[in-house]
Amino acid sequence: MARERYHHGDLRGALLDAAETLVRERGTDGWSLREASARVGVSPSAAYHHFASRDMLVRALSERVLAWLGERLRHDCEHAPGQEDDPQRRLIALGRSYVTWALDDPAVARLVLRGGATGPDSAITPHPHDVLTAELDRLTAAGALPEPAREGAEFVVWAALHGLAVLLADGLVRFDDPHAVTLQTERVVRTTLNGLAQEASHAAGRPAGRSAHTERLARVDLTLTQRQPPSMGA
Amino acid sequence: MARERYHHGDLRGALLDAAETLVRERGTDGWSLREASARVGVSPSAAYHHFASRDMLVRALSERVLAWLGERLRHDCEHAPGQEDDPQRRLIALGRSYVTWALDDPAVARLVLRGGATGPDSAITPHPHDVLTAELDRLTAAGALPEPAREGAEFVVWAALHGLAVLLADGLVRFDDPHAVTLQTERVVRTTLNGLAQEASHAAGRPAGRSAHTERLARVDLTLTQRQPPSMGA
DNA sequence: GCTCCAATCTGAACAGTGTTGAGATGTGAG
DNA sequence: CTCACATCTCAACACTGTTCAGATTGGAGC
Repeated sequence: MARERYHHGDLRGALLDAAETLVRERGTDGWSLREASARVGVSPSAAYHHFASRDMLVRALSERVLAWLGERLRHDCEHAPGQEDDPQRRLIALGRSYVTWALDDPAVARLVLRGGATGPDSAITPHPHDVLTAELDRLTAAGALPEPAREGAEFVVWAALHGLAVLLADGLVRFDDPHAVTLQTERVVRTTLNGLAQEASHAAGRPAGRSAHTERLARVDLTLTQRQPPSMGA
Repeated sequence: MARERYHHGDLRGALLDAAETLVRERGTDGWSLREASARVGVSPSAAYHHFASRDMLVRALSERVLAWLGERLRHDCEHAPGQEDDPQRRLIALGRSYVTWALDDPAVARLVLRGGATGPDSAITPHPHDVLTAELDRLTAAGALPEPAREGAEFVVWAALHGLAVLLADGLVRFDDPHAVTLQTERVVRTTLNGLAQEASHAAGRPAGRSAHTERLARVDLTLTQRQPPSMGA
Protein backbone atom coordinates (compact mmCIF):
# COMPACT_ATOMS: atom_id res chain seq x y z
CA MET A 1 0.00 0.00 0.00
CA ALA A 2 3.05 2.25 0.07
CA ARG A 3 2.86 4.81 -2.66
CA GLU A 4 5.74 5.30 -5.04
CA ARG A 5 5.68 9.05 -5.48
CA TYR A 6 6.78 11.33 -2.67
CA HIS A 7 3.83 13.61 -3.22
CA HIS A 8 0.55 11.87 -2.78
CA GLY A 9 -1.52 13.81 -5.25
CA ASP A 10 -4.74 14.04 -3.30
CA LEU A 11 -3.78 13.42 0.28
CA ARG A 12 -6.63 15.53 1.53
CA GLY A 13 -9.27 13.45 -0.17
CA ALA A 14 -7.51 10.23 0.72
CA LEU A 15 -7.45 11.18 4.38
CA LEU A 16 -11.13 11.99 4.29
CA ASP A 17 -11.81 8.62 2.69
CA ALA A 18 -9.73 6.80 5.26
CA ALA A 19 -11.43 8.68 8.07
CA GLU A 20 -14.83 7.80 6.67
CA THR A 21 -14.16 4.10 6.56
CA LEU A 22 -12.56 4.24 10.00
CA VAL A 23 -15.65 5.92 11.38
CA ARG A 24 -17.68 3.16 9.81
CA GLU A 25 -15.45 0.50 11.34
CA ARG A 26 -14.96 1.89 14.82
CA GLY A 27 -17.10 4.96 15.33
CA THR A 28 -16.21 8.61 15.62
CA ASP A 29 -13.52 8.24 18.26
CA GLY A 30 -12.34 4.69 17.85
CA TRP A 31 -9.41 5.59 15.64
CA SER A 32 -6.45 7.92 15.59
CA LEU A 33 -5.07 10.44 13.18
CA ARG A 34 -1.94 8.36 13.06
CA GLU A 35 -3.87 5.35 11.94
CA ALA A 36 -5.66 7.21 9.19
CA SER A 37 -2.30 8.54 8.00
CA ALA A 38 -0.79 5.08 8.09
CA ARG A 39 -3.62 3.69 5.98
CA VAL A 40 -2.98 6.29 3.36
CA GLY A 41 0.72 5.45 3.60
CA VAL A 42 1.85 8.78 4.90
CA SER A 43 3.51 10.07 8.06
CA PRO A 44 1.23 11.41 10.80
CA SER A 45 2.48 14.94 10.47
CA ALA A 46 1.64 15.05 6.79
CA ALA A 47 -2.00 15.34 7.72
CA TYR A 48 -1.33 18.65 9.39
CA HIS A 49 -0.64 20.27 6.05
CA HIS A 50 -4.28 19.66 5.15
CA PHE A 51 -6.13 19.81 8.45
CA ALA A 52 -5.33 21.98 11.43
CA SER A 53 -6.14 19.17 13.83
CA ARG A 54 -7.86 15.85 14.10
CA ASP A 55 -11.04 17.67 14.97
CA MET A 56 -10.85 19.60 11.74
CA LEU A 57 -10.48 16.39 9.79
CA VAL A 58 -13.63 15.07 11.39
CA ARG A 59 -15.45 18.32 10.77
CA ALA A 60 -14.43 18.40 7.14
CA LEU A 61 -15.62 14.83 6.77
CA SER A 62 -18.87 15.76 8.43
CA GLU A 63 -19.42 18.57 5.97
CA ARG A 64 -18.59 16.40 3.03
CA VAL A 65 -21.11 13.79 4.09
CA LEU A 66 -23.69 16.45 4.89
CA ALA A 67 -23.45 17.90 1.42
CA TRP A 68 -23.78 14.42 -0.02
CA LEU A 69 -26.83 13.86 2.13
CA GLY A 70 -28.36 17.07 0.84
CA GLU A 71 -27.94 15.80 -2.71
CA ARG A 72 -29.44 12.48 -1.78
CA LEU A 73 -32.49 14.02 -0.15
CA ARG A 74 -33.09 16.32 -3.09
CA HIS A 75 -32.70 13.46 -5.51
CA ASP A 76 -35.07 11.22 -3.59
CA CYS A 77 -37.63 14.01 -3.53
CA GLU A 78 -37.47 14.46 -7.27
CA HIS A 79 -37.74 10.75 -7.87
CA ALA A 80 -40.39 10.01 -5.27
CA PRO A 81 -42.04 6.70 -6.07
CA GLY A 82 -45.48 7.09 -7.61
CA GLN A 83 -46.49 10.64 -8.32
CA GLU A 84 -43.63 13.00 -7.70
CA ASP A 85 -46.06 15.88 -8.19
CA ASP A 86 -47.80 15.14 -4.94
CA PRO A 87 -45.89 17.33 -2.48
CA GLN A 88 -46.87 15.17 0.45
CA ARG A 89 -45.47 12.11 -1.28
CA ARG A 90 -42.30 14.04 -1.91
CA LEU A 91 -41.95 14.94 1.73
CA ILE A 92 -42.52 11.37 2.75
CA ALA A 93 -39.83 10.34 0.31
CA LEU A 94 -37.52 12.87 1.89
CA GLY A 95 -38.20 11.55 5.35
CA ARG A 96 -37.71 8.01 4.20
CA SER A 97 -34.41 8.89 2.60
CA TYR A 98 -33.21 10.68 5.71
CA VAL A 99 -34.16 7.96 8.14
CA THR A 100 -33.05 5.10 5.95
CA TRP A 101 -29.65 6.67 5.59
CA ALA A 102 -29.29 7.07 9.34
CA LEU A 103 -30.16 3.45 9.81
CA ASP A 104 -27.98 2.08 7.02
CA ASP A 105 -24.89 4.07 7.89
CA PRO A 106 -25.33 4.67 11.60
CA ALA A 107 -21.73 5.39 12.54
CA VAL A 108 -21.32 8.09 9.94
CA ALA A 109 -24.81 9.36 10.69
CA ARG A 110 -23.96 9.68 14.37
CA LEU A 111 -20.95 11.71 13.41
CA VAL A 112 -22.82 14.00 11.07
CA LEU A 113 -26.14 14.40 12.82
CA ARG A 114 -24.77 15.74 16.03
CA GLY A 115 -23.45 18.50 14.13
CA GLY A 116 -20.06 19.41 15.52
CA ALA A 117 -19.99 21.64 12.48
CA THR A 118 -23.18 20.86 10.65
CA GLY A 119 -24.99 24.09 11.34
CA PRO A 120 -26.99 25.14 8.32
CA ASP A 121 -24.88 27.80 6.71
CA SER A 122 -21.30 26.95 5.74
CA ALA A 123 -20.69 26.34 2.09
CA ILE A 124 -22.71 23.16 2.25
CA THR A 125 -24.93 22.86 -0.80
CA PRO A 126 -27.54 21.78 -0.77
CA HIS A 127 -27.92 21.74 2.98
CA PRO A 128 -30.46 19.10 4.06
CA HIS A 129 -32.32 21.71 6.01
CA ASP A 130 -32.77 23.83 2.90
CA VAL A 131 -34.15 20.85 1.03
CA LEU A 132 -36.70 20.37 3.78
CA THR A 133 -37.85 23.98 3.84
CA ALA A 134 -38.14 23.97 0.07
CA GLU A 135 -40.42 20.96 0.24
CA LEU A 136 -42.57 22.60 2.89
CA ASP A 137 -42.89 25.66 0.68
CA ARG A 138 -44.00 23.45 -2.15
CA LEU A 139 -46.49 21.84 0.18
CA THR A 140 -47.89 25.22 1.14
CA ALA A 141 -48.05 26.36 -2.46
CA ALA A 142 -50.05 23.27 -3.31
CA GLY A 143 -52.49 24.04 -0.53
CA ALA A 144 -51.62 20.89 1.38
CA LEU A 145 -50.19 22.88 4.26
CA PRO A 146 -52.29 25.91 5.28
CA GLU A 147 -50.55 29.25 5.20
CA PRO A 148 -51.00 30.07 8.90
CA ALA A 149 -49.26 26.85 9.88
CA ARG A 150 -46.35 27.31 7.56
CA GLU A 151 -44.27 29.55 9.77
CA GLY A 152 -41.93 27.51 11.87
CA ALA A 153 -43.39 24.31 10.49
CA GLU A 154 -40.01 23.20 9.19
CA PHE A 155 -38.92 23.14 12.76
CA VAL A 156 -41.66 20.75 13.83
CA VAL A 157 -41.10 18.42 10.92
CA TRP A 158 -37.36 18.60 11.28
CA ALA A 159 -37.53 17.77 14.98
CA ALA A 160 -39.68 14.72 14.32
CA LEU A 161 -37.58 13.39 11.48
CA HIS A 162 -34.32 14.20 13.16
CA GLY A 163 -35.48 12.57 16.35
CA LEU A 164 -36.42 9.44 14.48
CA ALA A 165 -33.12 9.34 12.64
CA VAL A 166 -31.07 9.92 15.76
CA LEU A 167 -32.93 7.36 17.80
CA LEU A 168 -32.26 4.77 15.13
CA ALA A 169 -28.64 5.75 14.52
CA ASP A 170 -27.94 5.66 18.24
CA GLY A 171 -29.59 2.30 18.52
CA LEU A 172 -32.02 3.54 21.12
CA VAL A 173 -34.85 1.91 19.25
CA ARG A 174 -34.73 -0.96 16.86
CA PHE A 175 -37.20 -2.56 14.53
CA ASP A 176 -37.25 -6.25 13.91
CA ASP A 177 -38.72 -5.85 10.46
CA PRO A 178 -36.69 -3.51 8.27
CA HIS A 179 -39.87 -2.57 6.46
CA ALA A 180 -41.25 -1.27 9.72
CA VAL A 181 -38.83 1.64 9.55
CA THR A 182 -40.42 2.82 6.35
CA LEU A 183 -43.87 2.55 7.83
CA GLN A 184 -42.98 4.38 11.01
CA THR A 185 -41.24 7.12 9.08
CA GLU A 186 -44.28 7.57 6.92
CA ARG A 187 -46.45 7.66 9.98
CA VAL A 188 -44.30 10.31 11.63
CA VAL A 189 -44.42 12.55 8.56
CA ARG A 190 -48.15 12.08 8.06
CA THR A 191 -48.93 12.62 11.72
CA THR A 192 -46.89 15.77 11.85
CA LEU A 193 -48.40 17.24 8.71
CA ASN A 194 -51.91 16.35 9.80
CA GLY A 195 -51.26 17.93 13.14
CA LEU A 196 -49.97 21.10 11.54
CA ALA A 197 -52.95 21.33 9.24
CA GLN A 198 -55.40 20.82 12.08
CA GLU A 199 -53.69 23.38 14.23
CA ALA A 200 -54.25 25.92 11.48
CA SER A 201 -57.88 25.00 10.96
CA HIS A 202 -58.51 25.36 14.68
CA ALA A 203 -56.99 28.78 14.54
CA ALA A 204 -59.10 29.70 11.55
CA GLY A 205 -62.22 28.97 13.57
CA ARG A 206 -61.35 31.71 16.02
CA PRO A 207 -62.70 35.27 15.71
CA ALA A 208 -59.47 36.92 14.61
CA GLY A 209 -58.70 34.15 12.18
CA ARG A 210 -55.61 33.24 14.18
CA SER A 211 -55.58 32.36 17.82
CA ALA A 212 -53.44 34.23 20.29
CA HIS A 213 -51.42 31.10 20.63
CA THR A 214 -50.69 30.79 16.96
CA GLU A 215 -50.01 34.48 16.85
CA ARG A 216 -47.30 34.22 19.43
CA LEU A 217 -45.80 31.25 17.71
CA ALA A 218 -45.60 33.21 14.51
CA ARG A 219 -43.38 35.70 16.25
CA VAL A 220 -40.93 33.07 17.33
CA ASP A 221 -37.65 33.98 15.81
CA LEU A 222 -36.03 30.74 14.82
CA THR A 223 -32.37 31.37 14.45
CA LEU A 224 -30.27 28.68 12.90
CA THR A 225 -26.90 28.34 14.43
CA GLN A 226 -24.04 30.14 12.83
CA ARG A 227 -20.80 28.25 12.91
CA GLN A 228 -17.41 28.92 11.51
CA PRO A 229 -16.48 26.67 8.66
CA PRO A 230 -13.27 24.83 9.45
CA SER A 231 -10.48 27.13 8.42
CA MET A 232 -8.41 24.57 6.59
CA GLY A 233 -11.15 22.09 5.86
CA ALA A 234 -14.23 21.69 3.67
CA MET B 1 -8.14 19.95 48.35
CA ALA B 2 -5.95 17.04 49.38
CA ARG B 3 -7.82 14.74 51.64
CA GLU B 4 -6.32 13.66 54.92
CA ARG B 5 -7.52 10.09 55.10
CA TYR B 6 -5.98 7.42 52.90
CA HIS B 7 -9.38 5.99 52.08
CA HIS B 8 -11.63 8.46 50.40
CA GLY B 9 -14.92 7.18 51.71
CA ASP B 10 -17.00 7.66 48.59
CA LEU B 11 -14.54 7.80 45.75
CA ARG B 12 -17.04 6.39 43.35
CA GLY B 13 -19.53 9.14 43.89
CA ALA B 14 -16.83 11.77 43.99
CA LEU B 15 -15.49 10.63 40.63
CA LEU B 16 -18.95 10.75 39.15
CA ASP B 17 -19.38 14.27 40.48
CA ALA B 18 -16.05 15.38 39.10
CA ALA B 19 -16.85 13.81 35.75
CA GLU B 20 -20.18 15.57 35.67
CA THR B 21 -18.74 19.00 36.23
CA LEU B 22 -15.95 18.26 33.77
CA VAL B 23 -18.51 17.32 31.15
CA ARG B 24 -20.26 20.58 31.86
CA GLU B 25 -17.03 22.53 31.51
CA ARG B 26 -15.50 20.85 28.49
CA GLY B 27 -17.92 18.37 26.99
CA THR B 28 -17.91 14.60 26.93
CA ASP B 29 -14.38 14.15 25.65
CA GLY B 30 -12.63 17.33 26.70
CA TRP B 31 -11.19 15.85 29.86
CA SER B 32 -9.20 12.88 31.02
CA LEU B 33 -9.61 10.25 33.65
CA ARG B 34 -6.40 11.51 35.16
CA GLU B 35 -7.81 14.98 35.54
CA ALA B 36 -10.98 13.74 37.19
CA SER B 37 -8.85 11.71 39.60
CA ALA B 38 -6.63 14.68 40.32
CA ARG B 39 -9.64 16.85 41.13
CA VAL B 40 -10.79 14.34 43.66
CA GLY B 41 -7.26 14.23 45.02
CA VAL B 42 -6.53 10.67 44.14
CA SER B 43 -4.09 8.82 41.90
CA PRO B 44 -5.28 7.91 38.40
CA SER B 45 -5.18 4.22 39.05
CA ALA B 46 -7.51 4.55 42.03
CA ALA B 47 -10.38 5.09 39.65
CA TYR B 48 -9.91 1.60 38.25
CA HIS B 49 -11.09 0.10 41.50
CA HIS B 50 -14.50 1.61 40.83
CA PHE B 51 -14.78 1.71 37.06
CA ALA B 52 -13.37 -0.75 34.58
CA SER B 53 -12.41 2.03 32.19
CA ARG B 54 -12.98 5.64 31.39
CA ASP B 55 -15.87 4.61 29.20
CA MET B 56 -17.50 2.89 32.12
CA LEU B 57 -17.19 6.02 34.22
CA VAL B 58 -18.98 7.97 31.52
CA ARG B 59 -21.64 5.30 31.17
CA ALA B 60 -22.25 5.19 34.88
CA LEU B 61 -22.57 8.96 34.91
CA SER B 62 -24.97 8.76 31.99
CA GLU B 63 -27.15 6.32 33.86
CA ARG B 64 -27.11 8.37 37.01
CA VAL B 65 -28.25 11.45 35.12
CA LEU B 66 -30.83 9.46 33.19
CA ALA B 67 -32.41 8.20 36.37
CA TRP B 68 -32.43 11.72 37.72
CA LEU B 69 -34.09 12.90 34.53
CA GLY B 70 -36.75 10.24 34.91
CA GLU B 71 -37.54 11.55 38.38
CA ARG B 72 -37.64 15.08 37.08
CA LEU B 73 -40.03 14.25 34.27
CA ARG B 74 -42.35 12.34 36.55
CA HIS B 75 -42.30 15.15 39.08
CA ASP B 76 -43.01 17.80 36.46
CA CYS B 77 -45.93 15.72 35.20
CA GLU B 78 -47.45 15.47 38.64
CA HIS B 79 -47.02 19.16 39.27
CA ALA B 80 -48.09 20.38 35.86
CA PRO B 81 -49.05 24.04 36.05
CA GLY B 82 -52.80 24.59 36.03
CA GLN B 83 -54.86 21.41 36.05
CA GLU B 84 -52.66 18.40 36.56
CA ASP B 85 -55.71 16.25 35.85
CA ASP B 86 -55.73 17.23 32.21
CA PRO B 87 -53.55 14.50 30.65
CA GLN B 88 -52.68 16.68 27.69
CA ARG B 89 -51.41 19.40 30.01
CA ARG B 90 -49.37 16.76 31.79
CA LEU B 91 -47.77 15.60 28.58
CA ILE B 92 -46.96 19.15 27.61
CA ALA B 93 -45.36 19.62 31.00
CA LEU B 94 -43.32 16.49 30.39
CA GLY B 95 -42.15 17.75 27.03
CA ARG B 96 -41.33 21.11 28.48
CA SER B 97 -39.31 19.53 31.23
CA TYR B 98 -37.42 17.33 28.81
CA VAL B 99 -36.58 20.06 26.35
CA THR B 100 -35.80 22.68 28.95
CA TRP B 101 -33.37 20.35 30.60
CA ALA B 102 -31.60 19.65 27.33
CA LEU B 103 -31.26 23.36 26.72
CA ASP B 104 -30.18 24.30 30.22
CA ASP B 105 -27.60 21.57 30.61
CA PRO B 106 -26.59 20.88 27.01
CA ALA B 107 -23.24 19.25 27.62
CA VAL B 108 -24.62 16.68 30.01
CA ALA B 109 -27.68 16.26 27.82
CA ARG B 110 -25.50 15.53 24.82
CA LEU B 111 -23.75 12.89 26.83
CA VAL B 112 -26.92 11.26 28.06
CA LEU B 113 -29.22 11.58 25.08
CA ARG B 114 -27.02 9.77 22.65
CA GLY B 115 -27.32 6.89 24.77
CA GLY B 116 -24.01 5.08 24.90
CA ALA B 117 -25.76 3.11 27.58
CA THR B 118 -29.11 4.76 27.95
CA GLY B 119 -31.19 2.05 26.37
CA PRO B 120 -34.46 1.68 28.23
CA ASP B 121 -33.91 -1.32 30.43
CA SER B 122 -30.97 -1.36 32.86
CA ALA B 123 -31.82 -0.70 36.46
CA ILE B 124 -32.75 2.87 35.66
CA THR B 125 -35.88 3.88 37.50
CA PRO B 126 -37.90 5.55 36.47
CA HIS B 127 -36.66 5.48 32.89
CA PRO B 128 -37.78 8.61 30.99
CA HIS B 129 -39.24 6.42 28.31
CA ASP B 130 -41.45 4.67 30.83
CA VAL B 131 -42.69 7.99 32.14
CA LEU B 132 -43.67 8.94 28.60
CA THR B 133 -45.55 5.73 27.87
CA ALA B 134 -47.37 6.01 31.19
CA GLU B 135 -48.56 9.48 30.24
CA LEU B 136 -49.74 8.28 26.85
CA ASP B 137 -51.70 5.53 28.57
CA ARG B 138 -53.29 8.10 30.80
CA LEU B 139 -54.12 10.15 27.73
CA THR B 140 -55.78 7.18 26.11
CA ALA B 141 -57.69 6.31 29.25
CA ALA B 142 -59.04 9.86 29.37
CA GLY B 143 -60.19 9.56 25.78
CA ALA B 144 -57.88 12.28 24.57
CA LEU B 145 -55.94 9.83 22.45
CA PRO B 146 -58.09 7.37 20.48
CA GLU B 147 -57.43 3.72 21.09
CA PRO B 148 -56.51 2.85 17.50
CA ALA B 149 -53.78 5.47 17.50
CA ARG B 150 -52.30 4.41 20.79
CA GLU B 151 -50.13 1.60 19.52
CA GLY B 152 -46.69 2.88 18.69
CA ALA B 153 -47.74 6.41 19.52
CA GLU B 154 -45.05 6.72 22.14
CA PHE B 155 -42.58 6.31 19.36
CA VAL B 156 -43.95 9.22 17.39
CA VAL B 157 -44.10 11.50 20.39
CA TRP B 158 -40.71 10.38 21.60
CA ALA B 159 -39.12 11.02 18.23
CA ALA B 160 -40.54 14.54 18.07
CA LEU B 161 -39.53 15.47 21.60
CA HIS B 162 -36.19 13.78 21.39
CA GLY B 163 -35.48 15.48 18.10
CA LEU B 164 -36.30 18.84 19.57
CA ALA B 165 -34.15 18.23 22.62
CA VAL B 166 -31.20 16.97 20.60
CA LEU B 167 -31.35 19.81 18.12
CA LEU B 168 -31.24 22.28 20.96
CA ALA B 169 -28.56 20.49 22.95
CA ASP B 170 -26.39 20.20 19.87
CA GLY B 171 -26.88 23.84 19.12
CA LEU B 172 -28.25 23.10 15.67
CA VAL B 173 -31.08 25.50 16.31
CA ARG B 174 -31.25 28.36 18.69
CA PHE B 175 -33.99 30.66 19.88
CA ASP B 176 -33.37 34.28 20.63
CA ASP B 177 -36.17 34.44 23.15
CA PRO B 178 -35.88 31.77 25.83
CA HIS B 179 -39.66 31.76 26.11
CA ALA B 180 -39.85 30.67 22.50
CA VAL B 181 -38.52 27.27 23.49
CA THR B 182 -41.53 26.70 25.68
CA LEU B 183 -43.87 27.74 22.91
CA GLN B 184 -42.23 25.57 20.30
CA THR B 185 -42.19 22.59 22.62
CA GLU B 186 -45.86 23.03 23.30
CA ARG B 187 -46.50 23.30 19.60
CA VAL B 188 -44.60 20.12 18.87
CA VAL B 189 -46.52 18.15 21.47
CA ARG B 190 -49.89 19.55 20.41
CA THR B 191 -49.19 19.03 16.74
CA THR B 192 -48.13 15.46 17.30
CA LEU B 193 -51.13 14.60 19.46
CA ASN B 194 -53.52 16.26 17.06
CA GLY B 195 -51.97 14.39 14.21
CA LEU B 196 -52.28 11.10 16.01
CA ALA B 197 -55.91 11.74 16.87
CA GLN B 198 -56.76 12.71 13.31
CA GLU B 199 -55.00 9.69 11.91
CA ALA B 200 -57.27 7.53 14.04
CA SER B 201 -60.43 9.36 13.06
CA HIS B 202 -59.54 8.99 9.41
CA ALA B 203 -59.11 5.31 9.99
CA ALA B 204 -62.45 5.14 11.75
CA GLY B 205 -64.14 6.50 8.66
CA ARG B 206 -63.05 3.51 6.62
CA PRO B 207 -65.21 0.41 6.15
CA ALA B 208 -63.28 -1.93 8.38
CA GLY B 209 -62.87 0.67 11.09
CA ARG B 210 -59.12 0.67 10.62
CA SER B 211 -57.36 1.33 7.37
CA ALA B 212 -54.96 -1.17 5.93
CA HIS B 213 -52.25 1.32 6.63
CA THR B 214 -53.06 1.63 10.30
CA GLU B 215 -53.48 -2.10 10.44
CA ARG B 216 -49.96 -2.65 9.25
CA LEU B 217 -48.62 -0.06 11.60
CA ALA B 218 -50.23 -1.84 14.48
CA ARG B 219 -48.19 -4.87 13.68
CA VAL B 220 -44.93 -3.01 13.85
CA ASP B 221 -42.88 -4.65 16.52
CA LEU B 222 -41.09 -1.87 18.26
CA THR B 223 -38.17 -3.34 20.09
CA LEU B 224 -36.34 -1.19 22.53
CA THR B 225 -32.65 -1.78 22.58
CA GLN B 226 -31.25 -4.16 25.11
CA ARG B 227 -27.92 -3.15 26.49
CA GLN B 228 -25.70 -4.60 29.15
CA PRO B 229 -25.50 -2.48 32.25
CA PRO B 230 -21.89 -1.54 32.96
CA SER B 231 -20.43 -4.37 34.98
CA MET B 232 -18.75 -2.26 37.60
CA GLY B 233 -20.93 0.79 37.32
CA ALA B 234 -24.48 1.59 38.13
C1' DG C 1 -7.37 -5.25 72.91
C1' DC C 2 -5.02 -7.58 68.83
C1' DT C 3 -4.63 -10.08 64.18
C1' DC C 4 -5.20 -10.50 59.74
C1' DC C 5 -7.90 -10.23 55.45
C1' DA C 6 -9.82 -7.78 51.85
C1' DA C 7 -10.72 -3.41 50.11
C1' DT C 8 -8.59 0.61 48.81
C1' DC C 9 -5.15 3.49 47.13
C1' DT C 10 -0.09 4.70 45.33
C1' DG C 11 3.97 4.73 42.11
C1' DA C 12 6.15 3.54 38.31
C1' DA C 13 5.82 1.87 33.96
C1' DC C 14 3.85 0.72 29.11
C1' DA C 15 2.27 1.65 24.53
C1' DG C 16 -0.07 4.88 22.04
C1' DT C 17 -2.03 9.65 21.28
C1' DG C 18 -2.25 14.68 19.16
C1' DT C 19 0.79 18.08 17.90
C1' DT C 20 5.07 20.70 16.72
C1' DG C 21 9.33 22.21 14.40
C1' DA C 22 13.39 21.61 11.75
C1' DG C 23 14.76 19.71 7.73
C1' DA C 24 14.38 16.61 3.44
C1' DT C 25 12.05 16.02 -1.10
C1' DG C 26 9.79 16.93 -5.03
C1' DT C 27 6.99 20.36 -8.54
C1' DG C 28 5.96 23.87 -11.47
C1' DA C 29 6.65 28.77 -12.77
C1' DG C 30 9.98 31.81 -14.54
C1' DC D 1 17.83 25.19 -15.44
C1' DT D 2 16.77 27.41 -11.23
C1' DC D 3 14.65 28.28 -7.25
C1' DA D 4 10.68 29.29 -4.35
C1' DC D 5 7.09 26.87 -2.49
C1' DA D 6 4.08 23.16 -1.29
C1' DT D 7 4.46 18.77 0.44
C1' DC D 8 6.09 15.28 3.20
C1' DT D 9 9.46 12.91 6.87
C1' DC D 10 11.75 12.38 11.33
C1' DA D 11 12.33 13.03 15.99
C1' DA D 12 10.60 14.81 19.90
C1' DC D 13 7.13 16.79 23.33
C1' DA D 14 3.61 16.35 26.85
C1' DC D 15 -0.18 13.72 27.73
C1' DT D 16 -3.42 9.85 27.57
C1' DG D 17 -5.69 5.15 29.22
C1' DT D 18 -4.34 1.18 31.46
C1' DT D 19 -1.72 -2.33 34.24
C1' DC D 20 0.47 -4.28 38.22
C1' DA D 21 3.33 -4.93 42.23
C1' DG D 22 3.29 -3.13 46.58
C1' DA D 23 1.88 0.27 50.44
C1' DT D 24 -1.99 1.64 53.49
C1' DT D 25 -6.03 1.15 55.79
C1' DG D 26 -10.90 -0.23 58.05
C1' DG D 27 -13.23 -3.71 60.09
C1' DA D 28 -14.48 -8.62 61.30
C1' DG D 29 -13.35 -12.29 64.31
C1' DC D 30 -10.99 -13.69 68.19
